[in-house]
Amino acid sequence: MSIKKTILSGLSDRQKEAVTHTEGPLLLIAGPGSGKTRVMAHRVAYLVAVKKIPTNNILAVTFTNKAARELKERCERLVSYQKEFLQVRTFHGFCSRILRFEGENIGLSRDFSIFDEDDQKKVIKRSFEDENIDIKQHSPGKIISVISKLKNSIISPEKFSNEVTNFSEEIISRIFSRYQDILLKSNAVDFDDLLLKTFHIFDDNKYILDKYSDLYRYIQIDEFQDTNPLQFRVTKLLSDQNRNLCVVGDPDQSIYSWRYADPTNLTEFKKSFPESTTITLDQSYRSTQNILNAANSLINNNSARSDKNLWTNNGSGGKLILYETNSEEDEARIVLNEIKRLNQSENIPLDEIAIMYRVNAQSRSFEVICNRLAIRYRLIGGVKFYDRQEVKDILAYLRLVSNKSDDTALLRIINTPRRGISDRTVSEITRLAREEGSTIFEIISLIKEEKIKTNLIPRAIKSISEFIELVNNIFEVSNQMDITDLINYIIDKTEYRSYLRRDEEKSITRLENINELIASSDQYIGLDSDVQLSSFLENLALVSSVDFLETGDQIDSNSEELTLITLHQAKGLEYKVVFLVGCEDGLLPHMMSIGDIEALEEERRICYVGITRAKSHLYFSYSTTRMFRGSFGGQILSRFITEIPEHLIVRKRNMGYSNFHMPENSVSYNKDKLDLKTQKNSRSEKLIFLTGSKVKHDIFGEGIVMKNFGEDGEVLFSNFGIKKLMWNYAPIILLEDQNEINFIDPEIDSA
DNA sequence: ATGCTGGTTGTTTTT
DNA sequence: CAACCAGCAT
Repeated sequence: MSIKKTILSGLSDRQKEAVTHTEGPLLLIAGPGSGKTRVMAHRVAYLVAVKKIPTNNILAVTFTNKAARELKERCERLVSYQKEFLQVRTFHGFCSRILRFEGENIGLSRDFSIFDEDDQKKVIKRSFEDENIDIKQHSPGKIISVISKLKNSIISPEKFSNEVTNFSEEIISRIFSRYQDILLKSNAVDFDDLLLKTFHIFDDNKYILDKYSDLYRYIQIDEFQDTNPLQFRVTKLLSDQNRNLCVVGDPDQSIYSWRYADPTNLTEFKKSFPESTTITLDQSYRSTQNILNAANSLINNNSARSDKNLWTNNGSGGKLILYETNSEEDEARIVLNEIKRLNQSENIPLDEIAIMYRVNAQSRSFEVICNRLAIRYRLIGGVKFYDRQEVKDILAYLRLVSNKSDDTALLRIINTPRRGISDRTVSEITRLAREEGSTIFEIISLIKEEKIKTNLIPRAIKSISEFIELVNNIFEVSNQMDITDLINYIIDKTEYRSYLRRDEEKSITRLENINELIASSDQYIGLDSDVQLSSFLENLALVSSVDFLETGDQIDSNSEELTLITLHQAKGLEYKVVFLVGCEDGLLPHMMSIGDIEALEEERRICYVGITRAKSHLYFSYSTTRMFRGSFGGQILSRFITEIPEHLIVRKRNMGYSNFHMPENSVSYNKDKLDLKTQKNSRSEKLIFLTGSKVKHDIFGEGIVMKNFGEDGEVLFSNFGIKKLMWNYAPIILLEDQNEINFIDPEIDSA
């Protein structure tokens, strides 16, 4: 009895109801900040401690790895025994596991590779070559998207080829078949296959389905509004017997329709489980009432919503602030100056502040100004860690060692680092593999042993033979080494580091990335040696950029940092202060969706997600001009902001840093813009300091920039007088941009 | 075999 | 404006 009390203490009546409803299907509609994760964790604890359900009979599925980790941690805090058997996984992670165990039923061996989008594109390109179709007419990305849609609708290549109605579909059909053939030969799956093949295994093998539905007697699915039809069908199969399925979601936060997520799954759920109970959580424990009012009135513009109005006991809070600026850089300056103020004057730690935007490309201007103002930040997403060349190269070696059929991995590294294997040689080998219907690895082995006739020159044969010996050698030692040693071994054997050093500019970052990869493999050393490699690879394939950055942070620092993040990735997170930037028609809502009512409503939900991330301070900003496809365009305030009641927002208009200073300071202004361009490529930041800026010199201390000649200039220091400094070489940082922003209060402006 | 250059291309969100 | 690629020069 006391255990029960402990688990239920501190929960609202509604929350208690959700936690204790364990038998039979439950639909939990949970608004932002309504304590959803808490309820889910307590529900699991309730199942274990009160209902005495063994932990291994419980399966909790989330959308992201981060959510999975969070939920698992919270459950583990509440559950006292056998917590290691709790299954908390992402959909993809769960399916991958099923396939490792049961994949042999469908011709998939345990060591299958998981292909990411990059790999997929290469396979698509190869498919076009195999089919002798000119790829120039088609974009691989589009084809992948179509194939993905087909897979999510459970349409096989064979079925699709029978339904073809026009020439373009005919081509897609042929490519689809080839693509799937190559994957099968490579003993590989793509992300959709993880779900699709799991579905087929359950659907076709009653005894396997029985085994797992008997095991997972209690199933809990998070972010249900983001599941696609395929995921729902897997879920239905698994819980059809026991019907102890709890799905948690919020239709207003459905933002993944482009990945074929289907929010009508929520209503489908009611149809499939007519005996289900629905509980709605709409009390927010996160945001102020002003923020919730803004969110409510925005989302009310969407059609066909069930009425759900967020409310809170947190009090109304301050008003929301809208910054109107004249350029992208001004926007970044103003936002970051305010962040600096919040941090220094109001003592708000940087890690409680986030800048959120619609598209990744928007992060650039903020990064540049962050560097200039010496604000530490972490960029979530963007160029993903595991997407970097050097990381992918090393992973390709590991993949090939783990799965010799992985042609895509092989082709990536056959001549990386350079070992004298030409493109011509590679295409000859690929051609042979296609003709013989075997893998490239097999073909090269045959060539080496002179068991197959080729028109390759002896030198080429020698090169590829050495390559095969290298791979075989790595393979042999792989069983006797920890994963970390194995990676080091590969790097040594291939002389990968000296290969990187040839590009002086980029080598430092790249070597760092390699070291980080090695460091990240460390946590697998405890595992059995035969699963170290495969679980390392699997986790890397299924882990998102968000997750990776997090683990990376734990290793190297605990210093606080500002977060830069897309609105999509921000779902599920919360910050004390949120800056929703780029609130412009064409950006939010995105151009692609204007004119399409359904797409527009999804954009509105994206905006809604952003707003509801904020606990106490919410800022919007937009710029009246923005660089787009190489030319400047005029922008207008996002229609979504005008849907928020005016009395909730304080507008602050910036008179324009750029316009003010261009005439008297045009040199530095232009230099400044140049800076913005070069920033991205080189790690060494070129600093140009504008006159009037406050700077800090390692030796001379604080000073004010008096003159700026571009490359160099003069700075006045209180104790050392005027000094001439080269901006690129002097040990200085910018304390305060000279741009002391000129705001005009709306009242004064109109007066 | 490798590296450079100039022309062409596409542009949202990601497990 | 970028990233990418094909074709050319080394």
